[in-house]
Amino acid sequence: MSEKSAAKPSRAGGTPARERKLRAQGRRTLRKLLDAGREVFERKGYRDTRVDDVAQAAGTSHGTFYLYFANKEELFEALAADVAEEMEALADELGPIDAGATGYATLRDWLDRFAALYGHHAPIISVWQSNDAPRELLRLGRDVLGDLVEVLAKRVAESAASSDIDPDTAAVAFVSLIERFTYLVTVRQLHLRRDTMLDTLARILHTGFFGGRVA
Amino acid sequence: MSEKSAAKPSRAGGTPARERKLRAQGRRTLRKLLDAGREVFERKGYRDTRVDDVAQAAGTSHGTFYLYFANKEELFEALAADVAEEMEALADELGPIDAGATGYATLRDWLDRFAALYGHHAPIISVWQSNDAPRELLRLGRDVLGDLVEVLAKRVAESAASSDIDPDTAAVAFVSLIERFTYLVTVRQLHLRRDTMLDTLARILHTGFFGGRVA
Amino acid sequence: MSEKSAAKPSRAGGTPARERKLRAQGRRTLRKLLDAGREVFERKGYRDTRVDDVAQAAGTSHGTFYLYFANKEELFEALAADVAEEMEALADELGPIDAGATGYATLRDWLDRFAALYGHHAPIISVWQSNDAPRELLRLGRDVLGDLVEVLAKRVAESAASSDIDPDTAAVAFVSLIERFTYLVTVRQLHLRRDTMLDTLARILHTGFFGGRVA
Amino acid sequence: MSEKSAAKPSRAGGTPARERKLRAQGRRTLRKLLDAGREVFERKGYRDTRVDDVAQAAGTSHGTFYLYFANKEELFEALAADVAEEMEALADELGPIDAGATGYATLRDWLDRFAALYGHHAPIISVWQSNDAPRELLRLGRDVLGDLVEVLAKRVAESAASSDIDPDTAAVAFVSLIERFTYLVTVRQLHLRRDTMLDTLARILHTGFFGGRVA
DNA sequence: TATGAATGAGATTTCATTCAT
DNA sequence: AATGAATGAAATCTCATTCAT
Repeated sequence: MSEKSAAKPSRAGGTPARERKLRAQGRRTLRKLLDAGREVFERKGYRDTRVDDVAQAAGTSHGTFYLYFANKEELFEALAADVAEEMEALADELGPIDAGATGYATLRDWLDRFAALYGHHAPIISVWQSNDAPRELLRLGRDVLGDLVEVLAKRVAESAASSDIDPDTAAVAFVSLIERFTYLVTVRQLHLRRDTMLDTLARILHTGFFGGRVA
Repeated sequence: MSEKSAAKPSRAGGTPARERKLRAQGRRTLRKLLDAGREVFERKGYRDTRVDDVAQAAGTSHGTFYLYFANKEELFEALAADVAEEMEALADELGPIDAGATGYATLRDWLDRFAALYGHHAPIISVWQSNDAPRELLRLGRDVLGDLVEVLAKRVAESAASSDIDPDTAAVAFVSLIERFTYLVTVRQLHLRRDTMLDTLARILHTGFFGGRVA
Repeated sequence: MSEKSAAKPSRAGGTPARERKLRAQGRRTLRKLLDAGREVFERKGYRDTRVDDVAQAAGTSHGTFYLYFANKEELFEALAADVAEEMEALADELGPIDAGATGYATLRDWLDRFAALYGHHAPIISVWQSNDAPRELLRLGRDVLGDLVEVLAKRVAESAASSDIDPDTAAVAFVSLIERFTYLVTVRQLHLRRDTMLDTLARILHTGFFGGRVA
Repeated sequence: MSEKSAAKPSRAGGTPARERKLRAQGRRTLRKLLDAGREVFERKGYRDTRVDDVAQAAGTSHGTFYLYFANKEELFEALAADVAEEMEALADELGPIDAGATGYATLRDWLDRFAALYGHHAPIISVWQSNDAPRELLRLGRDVLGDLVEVLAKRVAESAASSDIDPDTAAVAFVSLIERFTYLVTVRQLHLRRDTMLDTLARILHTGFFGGRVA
C-alpha cells in the first residue's frame, strides 16, 4: 500500500502556467479553470467541450484560458492526472484474496471503494477510455489499466484458482468486468441496488477468479 | 430465432437513397459508399471521419455522397444496423448453460463466436458505446446490450448459481466482462493467445456465473 | 382595343424545346412542367423554387426538365409572357374616362377586371416586380408597366383634371396605387370587402385623377 | 409622439454582439459592418448579398462578422430596425389634412419628407416588402405599414371626403400609392422632376382622399 | 494578468447543370 | 424522350488559436 501523495499533479496547470510563477491571483484562476473544466467535460463530454465553454464557466475570458493551458487537451490531462494517481493508489491497496470469507470481505470492500472512486470521476475516466480520445490520453488510460492488471495478475496467481486459469488473461477480464460494469451503472444509469450489486459482484469475482467457496 | 436474416438493413441506404429508385449503377455506388464508410470509420474513428474522406475512399465526389445519405450519421447507422442485427441473432443463440462439462463447452463455443463477431465489427461497435456518439446510436447500442442482458439474465436464473447472485446484476456483469475484454484485446491490441484466452474466460464465467465445477 | 392573341406564348416552351419538334408526348410533358411551375412558384416564390421541385411536381425527372427549359428563369419567363400579354391586353381595354357617372362606371368596371386578373396571376406578377428578379424579368415587368402608364397618361391628359396635374406623373401614381393595393390585398392577404374596396378605389381615382364629381 | 428617439436600435448589433461587452474597437467594427451592410445590400440586394461580401466591404474577416451578427438576416434586421423607427416617427408626424390650402400644404410637405426618407433608405425598404424576405422582416414591414395605415385612416376619417369612401380602404390605397410610386421613382429610376412630382401627387391625394378643392 | 478582437482553416450541405444509358 | 447518376462550385458557420491593449 502506497502513501497518498500529498500534491495533486493538476496543481501545476499546463505548460504556459508552469513557465511562469503563479501568484495568489494566478493560482485562483488556475483553480477556477480546473473546476470549470471538470464541470463542463462532465456535462458535454470531451469532444463537445469548447475552450470557450470552459472559460465562460470559470468566469474568465477566452484569452485567459491560454495563459494557463496550451489547449483543451492539456486541461483535460491535468484533471486526468489526478484521477490516474488516485486510481493507481487504489490498485496498490488491493491485498491478497484467499478463497475463504476473509478473501470475500477484502474483495467486496475493495470493490466498494473502486465503485465510489469511479463514480466520483466517471466523466474523466469515461473519456480516456473512449477510443477517440487523443493519443496522450489513451496512453494515460493504458497506464492506469496496466497498473490494475499488474496487481490483479499477481493476486490471481497467488490464489487457489491459479491452476485453471491464466493470470494475465484473468486480470484483464477482471478489470474489464469491474470497469465496464461500473461505467454502465454510473454513466449509462442502469439502476441497481448498491448492496445487491456489490454482493453479486463480489460473489462472482471471488468464485470465478479466486476459487472462492460459498460460506 | 436463430436464423440468420437474409436481407441486410444497410442495403436500402439512407433517407435520400430510399426516396429514389436505384438502378444497377446506383446500387453499386451505394455499396461502394458503405464499404468506404466501414473502412474510414475503422481507420479514423467516427468523430474524425469527414464525409469527404468517405466520398474519396469510395471514389466518388462529395455531392454524390449526399445522394445516398443525409449525413455521416446516417451512413454510420446503416452500417450499425447490420451489426446490431447480427449481434442480436447471436444473443438468441445462447442456450442454457449447465454446471457440467456440457455447459462449459456450450459457453466456450458461444464466446468463440462472440469474439469473432466482435473482432469483425469492432470499429462499429466501439463507436456506439463511445459515450459521445449521437443519441440515435446510443439508443441502438443500448438495444443490443439490452438483448444480451435479457438472454443472460435468463440463463443465469436457470443455473445452479442462482441462489447466490442476482441474475440481473450478473447479466450486466457478464456482458461487461466479455464486451470490454474483447474490446481491449481487439481494439487496444492486447496480445493474448486465443486458446488460452477462451479457456480462461470460459472457465471463469462458467464457475463465477453458472456454478460450474472443474471437471 | 387589341385582339386577344390566340396562341399563348408559353406554348412553345424554352430554348431546348423550340429546337426540337415536339410530338404529342412532348407537348404533354411541356404542359405538365408549365403547370407545375405555376404551382411551385406560387407556393415557394421564385428564389426558393428548385428545379427539382418543379420536376417532381410535374411528375418527371430532373433531367427531363432540361429537355424543355434551359433553366428556371426560362420556365418563369414562359409563364410570365402569358401574363404580360393578358396585362397588356387589359391596358388596351381602358377607354376614356369622363368626369361624370359614365366615367366612374367605366373606371370601376376596369378596376374590377384588373383586380381579377392580378388576383389570378399574383404569384407571377409579384415576382417580376420583386427587385431581385433576374434582369430579363425586370425588363418584362417594366414593359408591362410602361404599357399601363402609357394608356393611363393618355386618359388623364384627355380628362378634366389635366390642367392641374402632370399626366405622366399621374399615370405612374395611378398604376402604383392599383398595383400595390391589389398586391397587398391579394398576396399579403389584407381582408377587405370587394365591393367597398372597388367603390372606394373607383371614387378616389375618379376624383383624384379624372376630376370626377360625386353624383 | 413625434420626438426623434435618440438611440438607434442598430447600435446594439446582433445577438453575439449583445452577449459580449464591446470596447471602443469593437464598437468601431460593429459600425463598419453596419455601414458595409447598407452599402452591399444596396448594391446587390438582400438575396445576392454574401456574408463574405459584407465582411470584405467592412475590411474585416469572415469570422469577425459572426462575432457581431449571427447571420445575414440579423444584420439586415439591425439596419431595418433603424429605418422602421424613422418611418414610424414620420407617420406620427402627419397632422390633420383639411380640404383647403392649408391641408394641401401640410400634405405636400409631409410627402416631401416621406420621399426624402424613402429615398435615403430605399434599398432597405424595398427588401422588406419584397415578398420573399424572411418572415421576421415581413413582420417588420407589416408593422411599419400598419402604423402608416392607422394614421392615414384616422386622417381620412376626419376629412371632408369621409362620407364617400371607406377610411380603411382609402388608407391602404394612399400608402400603396406613395410607397410604390416612390419605389418606382427611386429604385427603378423613373426620371421625373421633383417639384412637378410633388405638386401632382399632393394635388391628386388632396383631391382624391381629402375632398380637396383647387384654390 | 486579464481580456476583447481578429483570424482563417476547415467542415457541412445544397443544387444547377451535364452526362450516360 | 426519359431519367438516374455524377459533379463541383459556392455558401454558411464554427472554433482553436494568436494578438494587441
